[in-house]
Amino acid sequence: MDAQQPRWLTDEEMQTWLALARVLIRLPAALDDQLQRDAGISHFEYQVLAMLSGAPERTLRMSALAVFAGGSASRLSHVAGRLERAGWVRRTPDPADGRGTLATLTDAGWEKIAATAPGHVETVRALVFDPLTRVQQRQLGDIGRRIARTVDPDGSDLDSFSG
Amino acid sequence: MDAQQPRWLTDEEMQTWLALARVLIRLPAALDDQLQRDAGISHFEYQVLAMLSGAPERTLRMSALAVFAGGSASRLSHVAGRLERAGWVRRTPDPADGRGTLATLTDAGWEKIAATAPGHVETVRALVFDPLTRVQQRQLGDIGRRIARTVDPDGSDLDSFSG
DNA sequence: CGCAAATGCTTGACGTGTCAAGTAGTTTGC
DNA sequence: GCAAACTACTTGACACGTCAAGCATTTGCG
Repeated sequence: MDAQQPRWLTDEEMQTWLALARVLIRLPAALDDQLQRDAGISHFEYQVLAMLSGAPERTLRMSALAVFAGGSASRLSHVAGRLERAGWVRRTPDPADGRGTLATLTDAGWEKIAATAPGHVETVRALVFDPLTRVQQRQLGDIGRRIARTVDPDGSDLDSFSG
Repeated sequence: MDAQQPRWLTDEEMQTWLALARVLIRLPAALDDQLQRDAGISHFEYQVLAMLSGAPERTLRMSALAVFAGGSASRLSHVAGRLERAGWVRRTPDPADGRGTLATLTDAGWEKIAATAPGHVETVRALVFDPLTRVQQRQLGDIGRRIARTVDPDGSDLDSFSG
């Protein structure tokens, strides 16, 4: 916090960091824009629907869903309210534990995610994989895993598919 | 948008994308947390102060500052209001063009950024560079530039240093 | 010149996330 | 078998970003 530490960034590191920072800002924004434009939902809402679509009975407890979708319980609660109003999700008390709430994907919700996923995956491919050589794609996998492990050590692999 | 397109993701691509998605969510959050904890400012506010600190006369027009800091004019206007209230920035009409506004870093603002930057750079180093080999750091630079160029084609290199 | 269009910035309403509290149900320990 | 502690979720106030006006100034052009 004070004075010059012995580890500033070299020119090359700075160039790398600037490029990465741009990706960190623009890529999520671009993905959100695509979803908003084509489906009228946020990336987090997409994740919620996607996680439910891949779960047994298309149903998950709110607490589990929050972890898989990568958000807080509060955030999920707000979003679930909207998704329920839209008719894509239904919430019912967990019969096995009265405290819990089960979120279930409705048929309309399933159609929504089925209609939305291909376009979203296509966007991911176009923005992330297409600009890279096959070798770089593999390098990015290793690099991403290393940074992810550092930044979020106990981040259970967030699960299954999604896009 | 409809039906199965011919380009889904392979298993390896999916693993790569999951790792990258985790980085995309967690790394900005971690950097924001560090700044909030150690300096009580957001990453965007940091960028604003950093850009001003590197500008001639520690002064930039609001419109230019918005581009360099990577935000909209409106967002910058709100933030500049807060930074001005904190005593770190001063706004004055541009004498050369009555429409314009010049933002200047005050002495207090300079001290703020000088005290904050080393810790922030250290965090970037710890989270991004330390987990990678030297070779991977160079690979990441190339990969980042390619994706950045794709996702934000006319993104003038956002400028100078920052952390 | 003079007025319409363009530019630069600010403002306010709105949506969404966070944080802190609140409610309901369940487990623990005596 | 009951009270205290804990767990699961919801709610409401607040902060911040966006979007659509709005205002002031400048530029373009007949």
